[in-house]
Amino acid sequence: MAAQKRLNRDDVVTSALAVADAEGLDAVTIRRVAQLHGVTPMALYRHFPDKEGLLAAVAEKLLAETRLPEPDDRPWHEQLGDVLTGVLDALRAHPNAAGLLLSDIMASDPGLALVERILALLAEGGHTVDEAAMTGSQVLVTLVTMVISEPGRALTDDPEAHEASVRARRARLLSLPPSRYPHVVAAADALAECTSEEAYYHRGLTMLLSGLRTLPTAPHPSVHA
Amino acid sequence: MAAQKRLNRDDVVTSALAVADAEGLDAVTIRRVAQLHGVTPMALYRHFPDKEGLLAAVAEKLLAETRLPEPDDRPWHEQLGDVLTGVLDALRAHPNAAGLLLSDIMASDPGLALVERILALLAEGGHTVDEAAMTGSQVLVTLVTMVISEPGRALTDDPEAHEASVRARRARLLSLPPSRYPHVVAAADALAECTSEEAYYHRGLTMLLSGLRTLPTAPHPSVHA
DNA sequence: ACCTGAACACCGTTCAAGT
DNA sequence: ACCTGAACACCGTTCAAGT
Repeated sequence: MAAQKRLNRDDVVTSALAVADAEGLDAVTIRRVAQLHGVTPMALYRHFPDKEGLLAAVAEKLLAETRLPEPDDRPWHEQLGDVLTGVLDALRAHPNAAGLLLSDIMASDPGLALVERILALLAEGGHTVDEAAMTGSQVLVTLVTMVISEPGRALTDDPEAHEASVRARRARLLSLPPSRYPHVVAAADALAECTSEEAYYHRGLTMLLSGLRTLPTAPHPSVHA
Repeated sequence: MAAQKRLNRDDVVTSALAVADAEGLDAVTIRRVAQLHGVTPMALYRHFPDKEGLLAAVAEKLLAETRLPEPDDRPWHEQLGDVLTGVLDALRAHPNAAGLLLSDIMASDPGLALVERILALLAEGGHTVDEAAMTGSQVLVTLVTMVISEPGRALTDDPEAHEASVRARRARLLSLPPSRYPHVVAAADALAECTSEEAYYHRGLTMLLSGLRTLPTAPHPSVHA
């Protein structure tokens, strides 16, 4: 990563993301990233207006890694399910950085493309323009929060530290008075850590999609004429 | 706020929340809050272990302001709707601080009470313990993200600055190539700002609740024996 | 065009000291 | 018990200068 002739913008973004993955977003500092490239902090300002710009670039890179399936002839909600699964996979690869997408998804090109795609599918589902706008933004941030608030998700690279924090959380929940928090105590295991990631994300997506389908919409004309 | 004999913990939390409301979470610094109380930064460390502790107290205050309706005999999803509406109202009063609840809702007492209530209602709805744990945490963070990513929500107290940013966002969306982003351009108004908060939140809640109701669950015995 | 070096205005937090 | 004061190790960012 170090000892390059010229500082490469994409490399900088990559190592910023790597730092976030390993130690969390707070560990991503201009000075730290500069050091990783053997360069003065100010050198980064050739490529980014400020720290916010660097983080925005990280967010864009995250979305850019999303593999969006091609449109086909299946019902809109099935296609939407595949699109959201693709986004979810990209986010799950970088849970510490996923929160960056809560700021302004449409600030980047891939973000705009994603929103466009979702709005198009919602329109097929019979949503008006305004309905799709409100709902589309909610759908995306819901994916983000599914990832960043996955029960007991690891905040660092260190598996031992992660295990320890899961145990601590579980012990704390189990030490609560069962008379006051019966359901919390009973669910301590599942609240302290994600017992099944597959079940968690499948359930979250199912809930989201079925919520979307049962949302009242104007009756829509057949799109596939 | 200033010129008190003894530094009051609750007053400190209140002014931290006030700063967040007015200028955003980044403006909340130990030094700034201390100054508001005419006191040295270090004086705050009598009441909070560190800055994280102060922010956790702000998060707790937010939840503590929630008015939870008493349990009654209506179906679980109607009661849940009222609970979530109550939480949503509390969050909407402090959108800049709402994001604090993404960290660890169950760290505070009111957070635990809220989760307990939701788990109880989901159990009534036929969810197993593990299902309720997964779904309950998602429900809460969904409320948070509905608030913090409300389209075009104000980030500062200043209404002029807010108007300006809405116009800028709208103009940017309208300047996009309609051939590439037809739906985004068509929805520019609704994407740049929330045309109707009532519709936005009503729709979000409806989607969430109907998603919950259609989630597959084991058939449940009648609870009201 | 690209990077450096020194400086500035901020942070959170420590430690020892005051009353 | 409660607060101060000075200091430390960090930040992001400015500006002027180097090549």
